[in-house]
Amino acid sequence: MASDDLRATRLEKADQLRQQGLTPYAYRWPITHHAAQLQAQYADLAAGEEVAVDVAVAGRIMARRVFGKLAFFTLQDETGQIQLYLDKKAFEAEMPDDPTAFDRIKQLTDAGDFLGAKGSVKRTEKGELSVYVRYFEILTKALLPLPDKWHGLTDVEKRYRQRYVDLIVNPEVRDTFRKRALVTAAIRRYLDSQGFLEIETPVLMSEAGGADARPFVTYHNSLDMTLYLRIATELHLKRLVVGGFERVYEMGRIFRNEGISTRHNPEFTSIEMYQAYGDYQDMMTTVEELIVTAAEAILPSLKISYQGEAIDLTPPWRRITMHEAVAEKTGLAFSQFDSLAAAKAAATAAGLKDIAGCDSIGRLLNEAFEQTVEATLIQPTFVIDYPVEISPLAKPHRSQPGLVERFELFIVGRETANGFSELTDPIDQRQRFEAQAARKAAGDLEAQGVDEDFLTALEYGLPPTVGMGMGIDRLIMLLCDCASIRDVIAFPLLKPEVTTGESLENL
RNA sequence: GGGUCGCUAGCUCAGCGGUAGAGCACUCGGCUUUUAACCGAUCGGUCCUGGGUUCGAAUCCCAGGCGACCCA
Repeated sequence: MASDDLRATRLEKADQLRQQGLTPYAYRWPITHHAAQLQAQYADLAAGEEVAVDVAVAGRIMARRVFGKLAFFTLQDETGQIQLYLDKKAFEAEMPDDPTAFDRIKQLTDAGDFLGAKGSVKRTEKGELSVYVRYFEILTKALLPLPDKWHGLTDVEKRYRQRYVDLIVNPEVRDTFRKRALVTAAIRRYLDSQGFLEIETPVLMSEAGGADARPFVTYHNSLDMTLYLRIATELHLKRLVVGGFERVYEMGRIFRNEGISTRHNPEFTSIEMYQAYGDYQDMMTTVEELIVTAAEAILPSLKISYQGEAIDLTPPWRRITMHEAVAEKTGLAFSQFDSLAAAKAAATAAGLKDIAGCDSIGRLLNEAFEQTVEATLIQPTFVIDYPVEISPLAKPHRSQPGLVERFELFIVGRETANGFSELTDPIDQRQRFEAQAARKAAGDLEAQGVDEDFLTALEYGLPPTVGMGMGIDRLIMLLCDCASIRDVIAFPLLKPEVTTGESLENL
């Protein structure tokens, strides 16, 4: 039967309800119990036993097993499922002024409808805990059918495009988003307990900054100006530290105009945090505590599995300098090179590819790191002390010329967090901005211009500060063992699917 | 950006050059202990789109759309 016919049948049923003086779209149905509560409370009830209590439940009908004068419905609410035991004789006794009650629930309900039911609790002779229904109301008539009750919805594209259907029929999807909420709540609780204040900063900016990324461009009509969606929260949060807030953070949406993959969605959630009077060594410890707190919110152990790989999140985590890590894999001691040409020759001899574009030893070191080390860092590892060329906002290393006090955390070969002792010297910061601006002028679409107001803020004085940023979506992927970022984003970005002429007219 | 795979009924899938199929769902009939309920009978199609080859295309070819995965 075509979907229009299925829909027409259900519209007809809704009309029949109206003809009986009932609404197919009810207003309220107070419940006394959720499914999981009943399952827990009556876990020990023996088969065939009934408890003379009055309970009220509500949920979506997921399955109907209808006999002549008896029916079993599977009702699903947010917590789980409970069976409804529907007995014609019970309705005749309990709803005597409504003689069509049993016929109504048998004839006019479908899988997908929302139903409210009241009755006692009974475990059937076959052992299924049930609500023995004495009264019910159809709360919302669904017009579209649910996917196959056995196979469910497996088409990946449909699951993303119609996440509401995915959520109805795939419990593990509901579970992922429940866990995501638990993790973000635990992170906020932890930071709040450490004296951090969450302050929201602008999404719309006249100049994007704080990261290397292409921004989205938008437009303000009455101001007649181009605006950019933020690519980081960094520069505003540091302004707040200038203003006197010693510990601030923001967990929020960031927008980067880049490709889409299993690890990239154009809008994603980041957390950035800044702590005055601390340095990057302090922050690494905080990151360990933060991620352990997040993991403990949803997992029984810090020994976890990601896509079949065993990961141990028990701190402390290994800390290794970028120079050491690269030397370990390539045998190259980058600090020994006194010219870029010599470094490139050695790198090529060591088998590195596509290094022609590297215009400094620091960038070459980073390239060597990405090619040889990054993917091998499976267990949590802090890589520290980065080249200044790729770290325009980080403070120079207190003892290593050419390096900055920066760390990146890698887990399963992926960058998970990035932090550094913040650059607080406004003159140095201006020079680094100008170097970035020169790259932008030369055509680097990911480079950003000079943020004059941020420099002014620095001239008023930023105390010694450490900052850290982390991608929340990727953290959830790790903790929930999800292979794709789309599995942890409720409504991932997809291209519109409609292409036929008729449908385009309706857009 | 490149490669591989996929798109057929509401859902899950088969069919791979000769009249478009199955299971579930839906509709009708039967049924008071089912849980993928069962038994019987119906109903249901832009085979992603557009070209091409062919007597004949869901099937072969070309182009495009959307998606998945891998690589950069």
